[in-house]
Order: sequence, then C-alpha cells, then structure tokens
Amino acid sequence: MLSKTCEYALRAMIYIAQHSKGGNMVNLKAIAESISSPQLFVGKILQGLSKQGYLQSSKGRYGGFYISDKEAKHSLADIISAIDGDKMFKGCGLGLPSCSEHNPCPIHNQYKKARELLYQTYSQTTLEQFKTLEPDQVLLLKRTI
Amino acid sequence: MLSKTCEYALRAMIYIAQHSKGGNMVNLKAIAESISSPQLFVGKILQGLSKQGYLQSSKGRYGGFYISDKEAKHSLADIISAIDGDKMFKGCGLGLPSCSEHNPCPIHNQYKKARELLYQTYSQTTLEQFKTLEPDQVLLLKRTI
DNA sequence: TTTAATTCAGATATTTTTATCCGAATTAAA
DNA sequence: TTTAATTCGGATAAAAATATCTGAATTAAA
Repeated sequence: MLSKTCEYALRAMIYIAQHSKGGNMVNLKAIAESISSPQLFVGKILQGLSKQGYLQSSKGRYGGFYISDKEAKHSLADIISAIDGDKMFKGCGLGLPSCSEHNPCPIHNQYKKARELLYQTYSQTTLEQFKTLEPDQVLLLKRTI
Repeated sequence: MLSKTCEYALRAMIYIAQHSKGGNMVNLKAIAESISSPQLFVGKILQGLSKQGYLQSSKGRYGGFYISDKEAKHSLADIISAIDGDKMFKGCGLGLPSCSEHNPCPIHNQYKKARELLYQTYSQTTLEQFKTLEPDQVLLLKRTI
C-alpha cells in the first residue's frame, strides 16, 4: 500500500500538526521519537515536503518544523500523492497501465470503488483536524510493540 | 499497493487460468509475452506459487503451467496474500503496527471500510471465473501503451 | 561575540526488490 | 536413442527504497 517513506511522512505531519500551536517549532528529534522512526530519514522526508510547500522549517537553535493554518488545509491524500504519486488512487488493480474506463481490466469496476473509498478516507482527513485537537485528545502515533 | 511481483503473479495466473483447458500446458514464454513481463522473473514467481500449491507445472519439452479445477477455486486475494502477505488487507492506514480495534489510529474506522472493500474485490474474483470464459471473452492483460 | 543546537545538502551505505544468468534435470517427439 | 525445448535451482546482478554520515549554514540565547 503506502511506502515506508510515506507512512513516516503521514505520521510526522500529523504529529507536527498536533504540536503546531502559536508558531511553536517542533523539533526533529521529538518527531522521530514520537513516531518511532529513523530521525535522519524523517528529516530528509520533511525537507522534501517543506520544499514542496507542505510545511515550514526553520534552521538554527530552537529551529524545527511547523504547519501553518494555511498548510493545515492539506489532506493526507495530498501528502500521499506528493510522495508516492497517485498510483494508489488512480492505478489499476492488476497493475495494467492500459486499464481505463474504456479499456477495463477484469476487476476494474469493483476495484475502482474500493480505490475511491481509499481516496475518500485519506482526503477527508486534513491536518487541520489534528491541529485543533485538545491536548488530551492527542493521538498515539508511536509503535507500542 | 501491490508489489510488481504480485502484479505479475496475478496477471500470469489469470492468463494461465484462461488457457488451462483439458490439461493443456501453458508455456512460460507465451505467458510472459501476453502479460508484458520479464520471462525469467515470472518463471521464478510461478515456481514459488507452484510449490505453494496454486498451480501445476511440468518440465521438459511441451511442458509448462496449468491450473486445475481445484486450484482455480483460489481467489486473487489468496495469491496476493501468498506473495505480499496480508498487509494490504489487514494493515493500518498509517502503518502503525499497534493499531487495532482496541487501539485505533486516527483514521482507523474509515480506513478499515476501504480495506475491506479491497479485500472483497480481490476475494470475490476467483481463477475459476477466467477458466470458464469463452475464447471471445478472454481479456487483455498486456500493456498496450 | 561566542556557543550550542538545530536544519540543510550532498554523498555514501545498506537492504530489499526486481531481474538475469547458467547449467542441470526432465520430457515428448522424431 | 537422440534431440530440442522446456522448467528448476542456485547464484549473481541491477535497480530502487531505506537509512546513515559528515560538514556547512543558520539561529537564538548566554
């Protein structure tokens, strides 16, 4: 389904959203620990997303990452598309590049519905929703096993 | 979503099912050409599936692969699980190993529905359905672009 | 101004996935 | 019995994904 890179990205972005209040910068070490992921690798991923405009970053002491209200309008689907492309949301269930409405593969119609539900799931969830959570509602993103 | 290995496997198995009539062995070269895939790689994949009991193979001249009526009861979901495991059908939408009914991730409930629809799609499609197709209904599995 | 902590950038390393090579074993037909 | 065509098995190669290293640039606080 999602690449590991993409899973880290989603978890990191959710964590940052949850902790982006009043311009507070979220630091990479805290992010990586909180989502059980390799720090330098997540750093790279966030660098990329930051260049693409999905979040702010600031260097130097007390620097870190931040998701503004505007950036928080992005959905999880936006982030997935930015990293893994849209194969998940538009690809064929048998991996045929030529599959389409006009030239459907054997499972096209059924698969399409599942794919669309997946897209709905990820696109209905925006970073905003995490930003406005109260502290006691903040969700666990860490591996606990 | 699916690994490339798994995509090749599904397409190859469908092709073999379509051409498995009256004990007729389907030859690897024909399979690979028909599904636009690397012949030796698909050979390896089918060797594995054959060991796991998803199809027959016979060596030597005029040898090849064959799916019996019994084996054709398998669904596409069975083949996916055999190759990629069940992450697609059971995994978390954010990649959290600890996500579950009891300890749900932020998108658990919605995602679960999409995942289940995906499973339905693949598990409702059995190889049998391709085996019984008339020749003029045989479907295109080749890349055309 | 100095210092300590941080992200950035580019290179490198490791692991996994995808793909190929090659010779042995097998088989049916000639 | 010989031959040609095929799959099998194990090794190897290539490509892609994942992860780390290192030093430079930046920044806020002391």
